[in-house]
Amino acid sequence: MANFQKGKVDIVAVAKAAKVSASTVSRTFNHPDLVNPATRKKINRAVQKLGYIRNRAAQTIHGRRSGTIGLIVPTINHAIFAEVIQAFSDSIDKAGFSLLLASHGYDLDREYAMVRKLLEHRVDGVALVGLQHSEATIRLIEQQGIPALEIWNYAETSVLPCVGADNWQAGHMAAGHLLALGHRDIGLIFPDTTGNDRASHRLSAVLEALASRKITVPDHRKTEAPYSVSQAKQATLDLLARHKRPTALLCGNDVIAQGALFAAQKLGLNVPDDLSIIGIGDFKGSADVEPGLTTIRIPAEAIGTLAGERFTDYITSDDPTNFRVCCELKCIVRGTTGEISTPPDAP
Amino acid sequence: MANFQKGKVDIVAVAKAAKVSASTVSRTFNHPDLVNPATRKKINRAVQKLGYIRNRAAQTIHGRRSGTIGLIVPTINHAIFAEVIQAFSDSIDKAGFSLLLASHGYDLDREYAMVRKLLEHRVDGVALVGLQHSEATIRLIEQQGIPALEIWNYAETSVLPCVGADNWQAGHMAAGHLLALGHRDIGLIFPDTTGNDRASHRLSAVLEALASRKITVPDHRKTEAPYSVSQAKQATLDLLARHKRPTALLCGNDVIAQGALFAAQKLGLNVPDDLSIIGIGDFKGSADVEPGLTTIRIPAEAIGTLAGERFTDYITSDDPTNFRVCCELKCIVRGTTGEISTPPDAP
DNA sequence: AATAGTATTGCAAATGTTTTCATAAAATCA
DNA sequence: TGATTTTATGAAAACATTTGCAATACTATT
Repeated sequence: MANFQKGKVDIVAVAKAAKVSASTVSRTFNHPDLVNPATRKKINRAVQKLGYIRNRAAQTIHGRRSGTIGLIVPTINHAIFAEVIQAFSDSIDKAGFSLLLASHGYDLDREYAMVRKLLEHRVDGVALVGLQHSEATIRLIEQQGIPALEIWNYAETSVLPCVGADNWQAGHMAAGHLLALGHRDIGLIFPDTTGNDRASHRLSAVLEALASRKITVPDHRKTEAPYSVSQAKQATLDLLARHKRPTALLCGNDVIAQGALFAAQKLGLNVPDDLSIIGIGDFKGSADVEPGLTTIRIPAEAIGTLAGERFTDYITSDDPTNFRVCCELKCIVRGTTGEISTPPDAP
Repeated sequence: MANFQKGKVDIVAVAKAAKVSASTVSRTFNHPDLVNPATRKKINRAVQKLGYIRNRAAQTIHGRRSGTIGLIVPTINHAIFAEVIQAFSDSIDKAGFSLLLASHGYDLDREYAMVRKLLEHRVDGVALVGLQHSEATIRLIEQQGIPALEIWNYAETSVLPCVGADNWQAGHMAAGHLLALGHRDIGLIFPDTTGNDRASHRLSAVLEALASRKITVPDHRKTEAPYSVSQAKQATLDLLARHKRPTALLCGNDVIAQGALFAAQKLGLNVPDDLSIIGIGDFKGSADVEPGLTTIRIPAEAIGTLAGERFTDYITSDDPTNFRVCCELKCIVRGTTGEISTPPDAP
């Protein structure tokens, strides 16, 4: 009803309606303690009546914070990241920030472009997924002196603050679980590791763990599959068709592992008796497949939440101090892995 | 290297470095044709050297567009919406816009708060999921005169422009498919429909379709389950345990249907011979379960892409004209539905 | 009652752009 | 060559805020 003045409701319109100066209105928002409660009430009434909404763009240009944080992910459309995004979003929202979201499709040049784009919007900080970025990106961040965060991965040596899990350890744990069950003949299904440090850390850890038991994985036991259930299913069918099948499959993540499971079921194999399968991630749904998927849990929600909290603290702090948070992994044993029937190294 | 001047690189610094006026620099960005190519080159060199990045906040305050679009979804952490968000994000990115994302957890009051928050950032438009919003939200949008869009659902009567699918029709198609296969004893598993017009439209369409064949669904054939595979699985187990089981299950969406499928498998039922299951949505993964899930495909990606395109057009157009786009549904028959063995109305 | 604080408010400058208007230089035309 | 149009640039105002400083009014202290 009271929407005359449509486009023209700024702080001075409010001031006029409340019969005070613009400064006082501004103060009511930013330093309420400095203004008389009675005046404050008058102003709030005027704000209500006119339907005034603060203009953060105008504050931003004043050196004040913009109240936005940028998050750049490889892809949104993935259980893996959707969960982190949600948690991060909720977390920064609590601290009064809004989320500017962008994705780059695993292309580090596009990541650079996205950082630039977000900087144009004067985000108060930018969070990136993973530890691998183009040199230009890092240079840009340093040059602009903008708070930045690496999320999802953890490494002691990270160039920026980071909150995440140690993917090397994840790979190590997965391999360790299979080895402990007696498996020696293990197939590996991983995504392409270029520009994807998560996958590459996991894979090298697995190979290392196996090597330390003097196990080498021949090429016909390795295959590549993207993060897609159906494509992983197909890749698994190919792998299993090729040779005498391994006793276990170690998959780069749970999406691939699910594909592998469906492939095994299609071939009429009994999981885990004929074939053990382990994933990494513990995505939503991994607990629900039949049998439940054994996996290494990466606490996506915890990472997102923690990252949001620590990052907003960092941004709003007067003298920000660097930080690195390593989130705990856990081996979740469900139904897709079992002891090998006749361990090859039995006496 | 050339990063002296850190915080202080604005348009006039560039102007000084290039020995021109600030106006000329501004023009180089916004109306390049109005400035001499030689000067343009000088300016670009200065931009490079100083690492200047345009300040969109400053443009925004000038009445220029902010270059951001707000998207408010019930939840990010869901195959359902992740796909739309991704497509929408990509689509508006192509038109030069950035995405401000917020979620409200199916709480319409929080949705209102989010719209307000985005308006503070002076988004150029705001897109909402669904057709059901609080009155305050609609009033706010109208009062502020901000371009708005309803996404995901379609209805001829929508108060705002919309791009989406007709959920009533989706429910109708799902019921139609089961009826065509001869099913008459059908169990329903739907989420809570309050504040969720998608679910409620689907459900009422199903009931209507059944009623038109003189079929009523008794209460013990209906159950509620949230959008979670594991909880749906549990709910299905309960439903199937209670009475003689129905010949088919119609689920509010694919997540629920997957839970139902796992439950059936756990009970040792043969799907589709003992029990047919149909979902709605056709999410990623629905094709991959064993057997593949029969479902009504809602083209999430197409909706997101189309919505992005139409909305940015709308926003950048001089005289925007309202629009409504209805995306096609399709019944995807896979392995979880089959003809009933002895149709009850057989001669 | 005079003084010293303190609480409250307004004025005006500053923020980083864009755009209108004016001006100067160059190009075109007669 | 002079008049006229076109092209290129700069000066300054405008945008919606915040904030330092100054002014005023009020309160407490002696």
